[in-house]
Amino acid sequence: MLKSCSARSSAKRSAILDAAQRCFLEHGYASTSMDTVAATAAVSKATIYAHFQSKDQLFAAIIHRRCDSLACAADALEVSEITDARATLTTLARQLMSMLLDGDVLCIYRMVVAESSRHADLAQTYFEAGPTRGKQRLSKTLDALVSKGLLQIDDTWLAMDQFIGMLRGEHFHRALLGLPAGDRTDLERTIEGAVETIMRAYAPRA
Amino acid sequence: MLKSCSARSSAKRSAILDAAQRCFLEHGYASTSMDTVAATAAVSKATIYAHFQSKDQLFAAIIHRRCDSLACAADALEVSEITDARATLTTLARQLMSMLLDGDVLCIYRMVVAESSRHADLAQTYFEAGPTRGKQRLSKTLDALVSKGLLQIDDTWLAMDQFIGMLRGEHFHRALLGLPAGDRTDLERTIEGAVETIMRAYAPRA
DNA sequence: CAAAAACTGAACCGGCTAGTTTAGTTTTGT
DNA sequence: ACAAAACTAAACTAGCCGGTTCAGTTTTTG
Repeated sequence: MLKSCSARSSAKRSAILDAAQRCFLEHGYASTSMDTVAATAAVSKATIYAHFQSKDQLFAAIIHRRCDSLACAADALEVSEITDARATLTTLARQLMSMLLDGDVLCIYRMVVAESSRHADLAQTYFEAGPTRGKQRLSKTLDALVSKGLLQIDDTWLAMDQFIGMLRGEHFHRALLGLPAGDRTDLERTIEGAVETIMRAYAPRA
Repeated sequence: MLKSCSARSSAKRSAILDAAQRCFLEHGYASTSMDTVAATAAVSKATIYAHFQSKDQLFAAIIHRRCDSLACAADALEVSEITDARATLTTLARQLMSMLLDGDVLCIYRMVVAESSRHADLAQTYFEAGPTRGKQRLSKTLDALVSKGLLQIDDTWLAMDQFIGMLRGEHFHRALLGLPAGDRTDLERTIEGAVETIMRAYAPRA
């Protein structure tokens, strides 16, 4: 089997990944030097290159790792009891919103966007681990609502896309660009609005 | 008045802006050197620095210029005859979609996102010239639909945000990350879906 | 035509960066 | 205890880039 070398070795590896992640998220890929990563990780630069072939591969390793946790977060999106469509959608919306507006999630998204032309494969990986997987997970909740007769939706994938799209709206847009965000009231109105619109558009016909 | 110096001077200035824009859009800000810009513009590097104080300011000049044209494009969004809500929304959606998915528009958006932490002011300028101005323009069309009794909307700004959000959805997302886009049928379904959802959610009560 | 303004091309500076090397130290496994 | 594996610190290579300078040329302007 591919043993993970010594305990020390893998500890250093983790330290490097942690440090690099922090540096990249804080200052971006291009603006982070390998010396900075080494210093932050309290590790010699030679050790970094013993673990990772290049800066690019270190970047890739971090994105992949973040994608794993993104996927986990996506899988965790769930509503325990489904008895009321409005309540379920609202819970879903709140979970999604706090996830979308999370600082680190925004940072990684920014980086993937910025580097997408140079790291097309990473963009693909990210997209599948994050948005796609999340949407799949959430679509199931919509399916559950449909099968209980609480909503009437032909294409739950499309509906989910619409729901997420409405939630992102201006808030996400501003956050992504680092502009001053609206207050909590504003955010709440966005959530309520999206829920209300979905409710009306997909209400079961009487 | 602030004369634009000699004709030659302003010609060179334009050449520099054009070349820099092409370089930046193609390879990104960080990956474009001033020597490359000079070579592309067929101009000496000293001339560039005679017109622009730094690479940053050259970048800013380009973004501002693009914002002007973005604003114009936003102002051009319009529906001539408003007699039918569905038709109006569909026209609007098609205009918006082709604008959002335009290659250059995507490129500039990617750059603004990438540089937003280092050029917060530019992000602000961009946001106001593009998304905000466009939304204002489009909200008016919604207002017109409301005043004709074709739709019933309390908050047209919110409704517009929702409409745009639904349109962006997966298509825009994939395009932004440079991933293979869905086909035209897919796109058409997104448009129809968004229109349909708005129609249902904001239909005038009988 | 002559002075002023604008441009050229190439050399140059200072600084930063990815990645390597080396010689020596610490840790690990047996 | 001892050899192999992992790590360190620091120097080093080689290259790129933003920005400046300068001596000389072209263009504009009056």
